Amino acid sequence: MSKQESLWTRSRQAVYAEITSVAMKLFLEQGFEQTTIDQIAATAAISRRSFFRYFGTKEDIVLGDLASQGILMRDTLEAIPLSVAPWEAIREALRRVGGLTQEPDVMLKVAKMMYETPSLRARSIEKHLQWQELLVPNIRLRLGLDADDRRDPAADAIVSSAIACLDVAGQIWTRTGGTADLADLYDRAVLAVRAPDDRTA
Amino acid sequence: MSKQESLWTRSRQAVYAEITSVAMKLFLEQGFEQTTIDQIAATAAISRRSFFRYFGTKEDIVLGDLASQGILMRDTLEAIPLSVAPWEAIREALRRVGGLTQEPDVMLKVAKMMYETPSLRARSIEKHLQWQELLVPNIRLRLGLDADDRRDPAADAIVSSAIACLDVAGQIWTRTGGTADLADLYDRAVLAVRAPDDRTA
DNA sequence: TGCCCATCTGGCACCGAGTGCCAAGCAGGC
DNA sequence: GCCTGCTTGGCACTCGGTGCCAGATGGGCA
Repeated sequence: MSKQESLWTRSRQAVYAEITSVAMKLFLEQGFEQTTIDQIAATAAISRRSFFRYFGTKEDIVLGDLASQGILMRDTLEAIPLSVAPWEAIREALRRVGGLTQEPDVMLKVAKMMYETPSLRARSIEKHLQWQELLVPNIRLRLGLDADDRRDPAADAIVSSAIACLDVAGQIWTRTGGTADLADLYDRAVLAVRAPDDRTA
Repeated sequence: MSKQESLWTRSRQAVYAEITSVAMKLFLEQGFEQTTIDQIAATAAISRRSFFRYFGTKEDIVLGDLASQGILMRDTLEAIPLSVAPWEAIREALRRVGGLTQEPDVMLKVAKMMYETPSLRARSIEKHLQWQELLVPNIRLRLGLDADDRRDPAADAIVSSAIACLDVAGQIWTRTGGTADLADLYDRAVLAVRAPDDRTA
């Protein structure tokens, strides 16, 4: 059962890769919205119907990683001792997962596309919101709350803000044409948010 | 020109109100996604085509206010002296605009719908992101930056986090069935985000 | 009163995303 | 070689949204 499984699992993964590769190429060439699913399916030599058996939506081709990365973030976060404070723990989890890494090549173009295409941006936010549900329980514990205390806004606020900072960092990163350092931008974002309301910046 | 304008402007606004009223009723009865535009148009006694002349998308019926509220927030924020620190200024602008007000009746059901309907949630976030562009320039000034310094993440991060806090507050508010105080939830959210990483909570 | 113009409206055809259904193909197990 | 289960493709359909055109409406003006 396990050998055979890995057989068509492998072929399935090959199809995934093929679709993704083909689609990404088309997206970067003609833009996301200008590329139809029929076109992707035709180029990948599968039927339109089969495409939807691999990807639920067109956006999932670009944002597929985000869902799994959320799980990864949760697991990583849970591996960090509860004695570590929330912001620090999130920052460390991001570092370990590699959410602060960037390879200027293709990534910049993809990022630009994500920030400029409304439907894509919306979906990416949506996926990030799912991170919230995944990470909040652990942050509650770090705040000394019950893991399922759904009436205290503290943990949700911290996670949500952290994700907002990550998003902003990515945004600025694309604005600078990928020249800035993503991790640094994130740190500066968090710093700005959490700095006391005194003079200077 | 001005008197006549107000004439068909009034009738136009009447149609707006009619559509909104009819649609909202249908949404609350059968859910957002279960209500088709044909149904709304038929109930409002207009053609499907005309509907789209009043609302660009189905979501706009529910979220129409958010766009104009963004403008209002910007204007309000700009009326607050630059000597007021960012977070404080945003908080004050929210208070003045009434973004922290809640009327438990219909509002709770609408809010629940918004948080439970993916497409609606996505669009609402999208609209909130437009707030960011509107509010950031003013916040930059409060930080001593140029109003169009697009390379510093600080202002974007603060605005984005504030909106995240507002969103979280609304979320918890609906979770509590509208019993909690929205302004209080927002304040607690901000407090949690900005509290120093000391031991305990 | 009658004409002119601008605007709003409805209806039609069309597109693209996404779903349900069913029949054909292609495994592997017995 | 047959049965079984999963995958595939194709078809028809729904729904949101757009472009286009023809007709109604109504106000301004001679």
